[in-house]
Amino acid sequence: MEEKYAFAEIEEKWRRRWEQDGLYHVHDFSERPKYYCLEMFPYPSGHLHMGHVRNYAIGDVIARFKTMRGYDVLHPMGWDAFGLPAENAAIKHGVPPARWTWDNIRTMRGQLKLLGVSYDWRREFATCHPGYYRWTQWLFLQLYHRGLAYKAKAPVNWCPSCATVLANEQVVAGACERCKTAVERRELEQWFFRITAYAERLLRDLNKLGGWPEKVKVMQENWIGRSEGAEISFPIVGTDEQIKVFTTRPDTLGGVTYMAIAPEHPLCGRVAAPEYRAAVDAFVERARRLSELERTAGEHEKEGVFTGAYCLNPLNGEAVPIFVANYVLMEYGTGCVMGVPAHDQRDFEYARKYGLPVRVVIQPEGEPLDGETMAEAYTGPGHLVNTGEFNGLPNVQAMAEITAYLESRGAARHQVQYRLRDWLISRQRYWGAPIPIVYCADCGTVPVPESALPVLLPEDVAFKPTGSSPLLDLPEFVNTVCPRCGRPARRETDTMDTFMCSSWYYFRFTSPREENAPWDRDRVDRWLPVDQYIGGVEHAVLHLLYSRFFTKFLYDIGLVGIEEPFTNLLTQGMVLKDGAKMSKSKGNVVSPEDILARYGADTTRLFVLFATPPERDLEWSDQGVEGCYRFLQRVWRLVTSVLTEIRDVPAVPARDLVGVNRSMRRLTHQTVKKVTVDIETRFNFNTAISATMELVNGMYQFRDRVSAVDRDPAVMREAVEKLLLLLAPFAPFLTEELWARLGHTESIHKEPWPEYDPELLVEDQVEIVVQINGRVRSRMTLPANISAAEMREAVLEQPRIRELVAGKEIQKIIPVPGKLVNIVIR
RNA sequence: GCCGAAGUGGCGGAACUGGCAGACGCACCGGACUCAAAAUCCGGCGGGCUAACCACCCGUGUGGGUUCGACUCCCACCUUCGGCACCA
Repeated sequence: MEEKYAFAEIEEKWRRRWEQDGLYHVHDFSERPKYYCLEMFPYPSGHLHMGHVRNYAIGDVIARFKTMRGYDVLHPMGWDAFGLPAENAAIKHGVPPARWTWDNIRTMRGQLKLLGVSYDWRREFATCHPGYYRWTQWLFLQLYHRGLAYKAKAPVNWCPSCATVLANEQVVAGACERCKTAVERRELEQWFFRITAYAERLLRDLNKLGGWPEKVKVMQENWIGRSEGAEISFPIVGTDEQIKVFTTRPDTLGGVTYMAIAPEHPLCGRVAAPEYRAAVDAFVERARRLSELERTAGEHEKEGVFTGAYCLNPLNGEAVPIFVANYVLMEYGTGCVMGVPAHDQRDFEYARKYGLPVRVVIQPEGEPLDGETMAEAYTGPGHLVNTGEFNGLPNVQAMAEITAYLESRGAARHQVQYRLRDWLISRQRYWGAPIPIVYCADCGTVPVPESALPVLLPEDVAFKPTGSSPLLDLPEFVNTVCPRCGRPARRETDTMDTFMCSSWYYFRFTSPREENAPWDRDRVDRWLPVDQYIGGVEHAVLHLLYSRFFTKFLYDIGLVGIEEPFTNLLTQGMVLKDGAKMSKSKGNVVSPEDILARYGADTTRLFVLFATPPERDLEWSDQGVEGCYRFLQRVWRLVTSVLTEIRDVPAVPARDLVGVNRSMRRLTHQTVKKVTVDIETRFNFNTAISATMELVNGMYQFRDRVSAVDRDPAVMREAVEKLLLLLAPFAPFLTEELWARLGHTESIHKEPWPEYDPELLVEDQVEIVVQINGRVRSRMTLPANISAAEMREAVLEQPRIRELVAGKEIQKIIPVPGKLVNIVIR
């Protein structure tokens, strides 16, 4: 009686065994080359979803493959454990966030173990543990001491639903990235990290990231948004003040016909002439009341009012009317723009609406532009006109010359402007790492000394449904003494953005229990940078940008020796069901628990890897899972059925085999090559798996269609062993079980990756295609090593071809050795 | 609007550097086994034409081009998805 593939018992057995033996423990120092394989660690939301399964299955194949390839592979897992859902659960169900979080971690850890991912669990940590966040706070202090963490009053993004502020990166199309609520603009005093100080390096070093997808680099490039131009000063008539503008087009300065300032600009209040004051105030009031969403979503009708004031164009001395206009953003540049209607589409629209002059200063080749009649702004190249001594210059040259001219008179300077803003890291929430700062009536803002870290987050707290942080009402937390003067002082009650916690976790995995420093330098030097990082593309400008910033900062202060944390990045696609992202609200969620219970880990892993290449979206298919399950059963039946036949033979067939034994060997070795290349060079696990399926199909034929006398058991043994080794990274449990049944006493996961013999790959006969005028007309089998000339001859002798060519003039014959011959006739 | 990616059977997807389009899997159809079913095994499976799985024709989003030969390269366009969105 055939024994069934009992995945549940097999998987449980090996899970225990591996854990007992510490099979996946990796040591920090050895002679072998290192490989750091990291998947983005999850937020412990409660249960693993299919996106996690896919992410971790991909990482595990890479880690296991590299291990078999002879590397020491660091493959750790942990928990991004601070965050809002824990707090919401506390408010809703009365469960303390810490308990909720730790419970979730326990569940999800169990699920990851079920999946059979080869983590070194000794290195696990959670960012909400004081042993970790102590160092998060410590890193905050390092930034603070170097002037890169600062508190400032600024207009910030406020999410009313989450009851906290958000960083720019966390606002998507005017709405909260987490909960999709429209964010509001508020003027608050908040903590920032000066990521803008690294803008240039973050941009420049994108070039070093050859192993990153172009898509992600472009997103970061756009996010940083570098533009080069000039800052130009326009003196305001009748005052000592100046209006500064940033422009990328100093060449169009002569075409300025008005000046526009943002409604939030402090100048609005000062500059307006008395008789215009009321109108200006009313306009400013109205513009400010618009929500961020209304102001930014979609193109808006451009509106503005005249202030009654004028400034002087530093190039030609003309008086230019000053407007307040709703399309000018306070946050970018200086909050003021010079209006050049002829050469900027926005200015053009505004000028037409308010009847302002349109003066052409850049004249393209061909038909001349006319400010009176043009239908849209001209933004292309040309020669200068209406610009005095600069007339006739090509505009690109004029940019530099006009800037230089003004610079010499103190009216301008060359300027590089970024779209990137500083990273707002304060959160008005409880479940995060407290910001280690104390406010003293006498000493002001005082950092907590490093020796006093961690500033512990109190866990015995009461939650209010308002969402306001319970820390505010906790005198024993808030009230403290000033570290500097010892007098009573008040603690900062805001906590840090959780993206801060995840900006350095990949260093911590190298030495997770280190108590005297955030990490052990030797270990960081040994393991970093991460060789392969795997996760969702949604972090393109969040986590991935922040982590790059952190790494550069840490490099600058000498704590790490690398400037970029992630050498290669793989952004995996989403898991879809019925064409849409799985979500509770759509009711199209497939739970990993169910699938694991029904089919086991090996099948689950195999399916998410086989369905599509990693970077593409994956459409869930129950039937596809079924198919993978069938395949593994097929492997099981095949191997168990030949076990007695091959048990006592070595897997080293003779070299001079012929016929079926030779073909079987060829297929085996071809498969080894294909799988190796598919994994190694492009992570195409789907085609790697399909190659093993073909091998299995071939092995079935070898078993069933070749009589036992003609079959060399060593050939079968070799095929079985190589098959199991090739499948080991994908289906670690099944292959381990069958490996043991073959009589091996060491784990298959300690075996080296199989080799192939190039000599065995060569076919002696190949089928070639015969084309006439590029269309397939015939096929024939020829010796593989035949020369081009011989091929020509052989083809022309073929009766069918002779027939087709008869009476035609042969113009040309193109032989492609080993593939085809194309005959061109007329 | 700008930037980026992708369009291949009924479906997921293959096709290395320009050389047999549709590997592998799913679904479906037929057969074997079975009292029957499931499972398993074997075979078929882009469309048209046809008595014919002889041959021929069409076929990788659309239209053009380069080439002996194009899913692959070039030009133009269409569609879908993702990112940014008054950034001066």
